[in-house]
Amino acid sequence: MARRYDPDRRQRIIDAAAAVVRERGIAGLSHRTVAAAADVPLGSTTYHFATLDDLLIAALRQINAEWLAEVERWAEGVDPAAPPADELARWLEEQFAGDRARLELEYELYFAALRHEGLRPLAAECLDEMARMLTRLVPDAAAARAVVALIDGLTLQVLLADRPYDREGTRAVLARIMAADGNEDGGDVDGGLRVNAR
Amino acid sequence: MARRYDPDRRQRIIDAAAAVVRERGIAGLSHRTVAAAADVPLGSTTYHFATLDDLLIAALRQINAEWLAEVERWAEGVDPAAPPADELARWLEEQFAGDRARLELEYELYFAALRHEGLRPLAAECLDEMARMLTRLVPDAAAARAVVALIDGLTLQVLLADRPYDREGTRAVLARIMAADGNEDGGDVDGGLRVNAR
Amino acid sequence: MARRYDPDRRQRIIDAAAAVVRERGIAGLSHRTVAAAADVPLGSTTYHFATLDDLLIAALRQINAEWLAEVERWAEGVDPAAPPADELARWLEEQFAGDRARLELEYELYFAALRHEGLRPLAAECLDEMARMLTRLVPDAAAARAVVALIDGLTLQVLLADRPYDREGTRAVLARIMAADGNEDGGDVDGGLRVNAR
Amino acid sequence: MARRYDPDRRQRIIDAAAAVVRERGIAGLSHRTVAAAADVPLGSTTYHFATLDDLLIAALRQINAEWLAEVERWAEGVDPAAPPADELARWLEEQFAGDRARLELEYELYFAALRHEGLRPLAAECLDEMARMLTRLVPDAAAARAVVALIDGLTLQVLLADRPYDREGTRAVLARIMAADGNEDGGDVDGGLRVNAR
DNA sequence: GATGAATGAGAATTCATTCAT
DNA sequence: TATGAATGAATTCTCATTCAT
Repeated sequence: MARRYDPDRRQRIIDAAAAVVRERGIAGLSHRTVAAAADVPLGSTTYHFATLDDLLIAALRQINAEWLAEVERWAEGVDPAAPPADELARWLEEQFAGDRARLELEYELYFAALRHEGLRPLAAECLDEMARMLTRLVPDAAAARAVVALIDGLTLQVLLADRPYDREGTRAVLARIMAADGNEDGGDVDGGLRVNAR
Repeated sequence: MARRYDPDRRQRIIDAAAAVVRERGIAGLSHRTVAAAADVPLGSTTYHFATLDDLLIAALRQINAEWLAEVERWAEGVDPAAPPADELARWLEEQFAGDRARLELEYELYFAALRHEGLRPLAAECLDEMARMLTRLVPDAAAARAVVALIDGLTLQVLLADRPYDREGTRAVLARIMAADGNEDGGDVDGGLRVNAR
Repeated sequence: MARRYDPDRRQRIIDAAAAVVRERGIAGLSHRTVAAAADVPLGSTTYHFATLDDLLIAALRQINAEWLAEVERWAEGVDPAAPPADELARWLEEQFAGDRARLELEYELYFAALRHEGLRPLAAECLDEMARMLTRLVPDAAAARAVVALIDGLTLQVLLADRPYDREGTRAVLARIMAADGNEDGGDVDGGLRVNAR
Repeated sequence: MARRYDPDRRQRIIDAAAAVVRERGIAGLSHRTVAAAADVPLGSTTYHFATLDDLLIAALRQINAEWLAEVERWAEGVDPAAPPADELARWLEEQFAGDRARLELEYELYFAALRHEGLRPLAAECLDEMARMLTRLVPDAAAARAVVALIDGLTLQVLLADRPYDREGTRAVLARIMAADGNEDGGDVDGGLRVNAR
């Protein structure tokens, strides 16, 4: 290897690691795979990242940032006058129609964070950011978190159960959740919910 | 060791595998760890399960069945007259107050299924079963799936973000979702809920 | 490698490990060096010995046993009528004139045991055995241990300081130590020591 | 880091190396550990010490000097009128009751010197110095060397065999050894000691 | 049928040293 | 001169799987 001087090598390694995770999942990340993907000697990866965890965190941080930036771009482009439930339901449809790998990636972070304390802050930050972005569209923070939860849960179902996405149904549920009065029975006193609520 | 005649060895191996997954996660599963946990020679695990994947699937199937049975026990014990949102919110509180490892386990299955095609049916079955059980409490299948989604998403948030569980908020959102009259703003009195709630 | 069936492979690995330690010292022991010396695949060494420590202990145990057997042969051949100090001093001379590597080996065990708890029992056993064997020649166990200590200390000096062995001086000191009456000034009250003691 | 002008950096590195050896043994010494302990960039350690061996020797030299200085302080403080065997036996007791790590350190030098030619002079010097210091207390150089040997051997036994230190027994043996009249059975009053002792 | 042994690939790290800046 | 980066060899250990018995 005649490549002795190489600034941004660190970044190149991160990029390679992100690519590996994207293609083979977190489980596919190893010093070897990253070194190969970055076209860098094995020792170089351990030089820049003392442990594989450090590298994993760096890679996921980058993946996450990209994802969040994209969500933000979308959220900012939403017409404030349009019914947010419609917008969200349509956006989800696009997501599900798109690259499955992209979605998998996001959830891999969540699940990895379950067993891996070091990733917890990253996952938490991601969840919080999602909720923050959604506050433009929903009445309050609590609703935003609920919407995030619903989205995450629905995504799981789509990814795992190969069930087709039901845009209209999703829209309806979202609309309920986002109903702004903080009164779960939707604002006026009706009998239907009273039954439920008793 | 000298245990040559040993029916149920296969089952013992599965039990041991489930125990290993419970304690160390899916990543901790290997022929060696299982053999040690089952107090069985190494070759025995490969004899009864041609590949490690077979063993993993068997173990997860068992873990899953136990989990679903428990959920079912709970669902059947719910007072049909009580507001289902209250019941669900309280049940979730118990789950979150209990053993974190138990919950992690469930989500580990989802995680694995993301990248591991062979586990997909198991995960799908689990999600479907959850929805099926909830249909006792909610107006229709769509609402049940939405509730499952919300639960899964909330669980992720609790597990990952160390945020305390908000029972009242959750109850409110659940109540909204379950007000499944097809009118998302819940504004009129309809019979959909009444049926369920009776 | 077409050598699938190979009984005594375990023993061959131990032999190879002992040879490696003999030639390159404990620090030279690695899975690789042993595998090469035993002409065995790398994985084979880790199969038979879960950790390198296990292998090291097995090798040292063997080396030790050989050494102790040799000492025992000598001890049993000593003329009981001859002055033991003479015999010991002569034996030491032979040792020092012989293979330096052989002696180094013995002391490497001692020193390795200093930092390595797992080797402690082996080293202790070796010291104890030496003392036990010498009890044929010395008045009591305490004297035997003192003789062992003296021998060990002298050996260090010979090995480390390249100082020639002084057989007559050693004989004299040994004779003193072995003087049997348990009275350190040799039995009668004399002025010699008193002078010293001033 | 920003410490560009830094005289005594060399010495700081030595100090750090000595500290590393003290805490983790010779095997724990590496450029990295030293650099970290000295809070100095990695390259700095290789700049000041061409090879790791150079650094090791410097560290051991320092450790040794400290140890010998301490022994000397003790030796000079010994009451010349008191029986030297008593003093020595008591001093040993203090050593053994004290910090085990301190003793281990000293023997680690011996260990390393066995296989490492470059350390031989250091170890030899240490042994010689010990003997020299003891000549204040014992009749002659030969006796001093014998006492050093006995001490070293006993120390090994205490460190390795976890056997409690027997002060009285040790005192007795020391007294015998120091009764250096050349008459090994010490049985008659002769002038040998008187000469020495004057 | 059952199992201890075998094996080769791969895992994460650590490291002494060299070198471009 | 000083140093951060680079590197390739070596470290221990784990493992899924195969196979001879």
